[in-house]
Amino acid sequence: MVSMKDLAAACNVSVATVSKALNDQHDVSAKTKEMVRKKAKELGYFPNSAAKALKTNRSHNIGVLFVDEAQSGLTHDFFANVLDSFKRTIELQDYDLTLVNCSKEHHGSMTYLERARYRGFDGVVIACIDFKDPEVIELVDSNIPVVTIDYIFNNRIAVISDNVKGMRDLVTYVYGMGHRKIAYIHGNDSSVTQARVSSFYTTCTQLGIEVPDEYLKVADYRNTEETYQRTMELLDLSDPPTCILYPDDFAGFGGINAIRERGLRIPEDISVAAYDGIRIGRHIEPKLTTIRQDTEQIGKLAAENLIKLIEHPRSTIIRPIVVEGELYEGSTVKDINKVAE
Amino acid sequence: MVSMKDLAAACNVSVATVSKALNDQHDVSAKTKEMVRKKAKELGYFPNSAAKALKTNRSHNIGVLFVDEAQSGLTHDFFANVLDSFKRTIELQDYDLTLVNCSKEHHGSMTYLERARYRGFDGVVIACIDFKDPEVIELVDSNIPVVTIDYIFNNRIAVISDNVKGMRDLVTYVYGMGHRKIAYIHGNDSSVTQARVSSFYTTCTQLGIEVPDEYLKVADYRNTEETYQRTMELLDLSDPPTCILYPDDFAGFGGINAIRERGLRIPEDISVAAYDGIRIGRHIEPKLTTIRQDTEQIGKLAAENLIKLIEHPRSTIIRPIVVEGELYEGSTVKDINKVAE
DNA sequence: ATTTTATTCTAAAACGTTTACGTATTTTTG
DNA sequence: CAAAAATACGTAAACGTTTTAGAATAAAAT
Repeated sequence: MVSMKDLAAACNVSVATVSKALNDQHDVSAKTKEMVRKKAKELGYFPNSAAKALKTNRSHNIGVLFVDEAQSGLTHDFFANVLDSFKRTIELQDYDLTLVNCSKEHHGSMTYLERARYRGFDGVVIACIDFKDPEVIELVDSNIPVVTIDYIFNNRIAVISDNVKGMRDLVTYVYGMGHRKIAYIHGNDSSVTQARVSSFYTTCTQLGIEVPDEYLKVADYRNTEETYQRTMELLDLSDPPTCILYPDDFAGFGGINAIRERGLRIPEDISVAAYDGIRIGRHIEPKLTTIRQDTEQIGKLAAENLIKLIEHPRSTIIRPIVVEGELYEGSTVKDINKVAE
Repeated sequence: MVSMKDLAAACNVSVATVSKALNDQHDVSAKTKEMVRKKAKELGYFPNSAAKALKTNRSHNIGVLFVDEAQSGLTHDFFANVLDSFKRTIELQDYDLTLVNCSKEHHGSMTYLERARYRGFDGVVIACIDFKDPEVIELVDSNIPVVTIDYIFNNRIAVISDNVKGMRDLVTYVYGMGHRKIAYIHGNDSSVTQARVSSFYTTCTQLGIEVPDEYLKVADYRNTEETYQRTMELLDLSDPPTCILYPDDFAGFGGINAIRERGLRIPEDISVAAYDGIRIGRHIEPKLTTIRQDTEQIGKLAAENLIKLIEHPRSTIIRPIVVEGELYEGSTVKDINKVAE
């Protein structure tokens, strides 16, 4: 590996001059800069990020913290899409992305914060994780720039999907299609779930719909078996709903299976809708009615704000950034206005 | 940040002794080691990976190179699963994972090799990429430890899915179900496609099936529109197939849509099968018959072999490692033996 | 001609580690 | 008990950068 020292020797200048030439500092002549750069190319010089990081305390490396309850990790569709967008955005500014080692199984494992410090991340993005975890709190309360996805800490920038509006839009849409008996199988407790459930109730109330307790059920996110069971329970009610909302698209398919197993058709006999807008949902029949979360935008805004926070900490406003989702109509909600009651 | 210097001062020993104590070297007494470690905990000391990397030329950081033709990036199901397994495996050995910046859009972008050197990756795993790309070749021909996924370079360890056996199993299964008119919409040219297509032909020949040219079609991987079109073409044939194989599960759904749009039932009227075994395929109806690739094993073996290559370069055998897939029967291939011909 | 100012460069320290080598002390050995 | 060997620690250089402070030269101002 050719270092600045080699380069300096080849150019007959000092190492300092080489450094300044490559970093385009003002106190080195244009002529010298040109010469150093040419020689650098010639010798195949490339900087050493470790040395640079050591000296400057800036790694140009961003950490991603992601642990899923279901351990689905990178295969979590929502997260994968957000992360992909995040990555593309930071790469434009020459940052790299390192996945924070989350293993607690090996000897000498560190906390998230320790690991972030160890690696010298300039910033960390936290997503889809148990935000009550003491280690996460420790990281959030540290002085490392952090943005969180879909969870708000009052001292940190958060990029969150507008679950309140999303759920309102969804319920309003379903209502507009004539449904009055709407059940909601929601995910297990989390801030996202809370926002959606509360918005569900509020919207129903505003629309004058009464929601019997037995229409509210819980199922883990992305768990088709549970939604299958809960759906069966809903169908067994003496007064079953005409439309069922699911925690997410993936889990929704569990419900669809249950419904079909009962010999019911979607949407003719019963309507369903979900949340997320995963890609495959638009490619299989029936096309699932859902709220498509704008993962592209979420990732992009998270990236842009994290970088702003890193590079201009003082002028960056700490606040939640809300990204709206969009209703994807699909074909799983029937318009029952057209039918005589 | 508390450094070794601080720690040394607090312990009344030299920095060297601290370093050696923490690294469990032999030439420091048990008593001192104990004392240094205790003090380290007390002061909240943690090492600095940049300094360590600079000195030792080992970063304990592994790079992932992944560029998809379709730019699906991290959302590519097969890759996401492999990577997730890979990550879990290397984390057990205290490595971190950095996604190689693939952007070519910003100023001063480096080649993959340059970036790998810049970051000091101990090794790189390459997957799902255009392996003809000169930059990839440059990296593969470098002295950085590399393992490739699903592509064989003769100077590198490769972990590949057994596409030959997979396709043979699939065709044999379909044949066993009585099918003789089997069409194959295969992916666009790549070593994976080549292996599958050639295995498809070989198996058919061995089974005594003739495959008319019009039964072979091309569609991009994961492209439902294309498979939709190709499927329509197959259905329009004067002598249409009784079973259609698809490039991958995702693309398979495009075919399913086409078939259903024609008012045909799966598998009663026509059978379909695909390749990959993505998770959702087991959760939606009809359950797609497919070859489930063992992404868990592929990721794990790639990780284990890369680490072996990094840590014991001499004793590591450079060869392709083949991971077998497994037939997932699903319910999209009808047994037409039971029906009178 | 002298001082001031601007320009371009260099020397050297520093970042936080590791490690080869040296030295002092203790233990073993014949 | 002297010499050799083993043990435990310290010194200092090195890794590849950046950066501060200052030196040398040239240009401008007096």
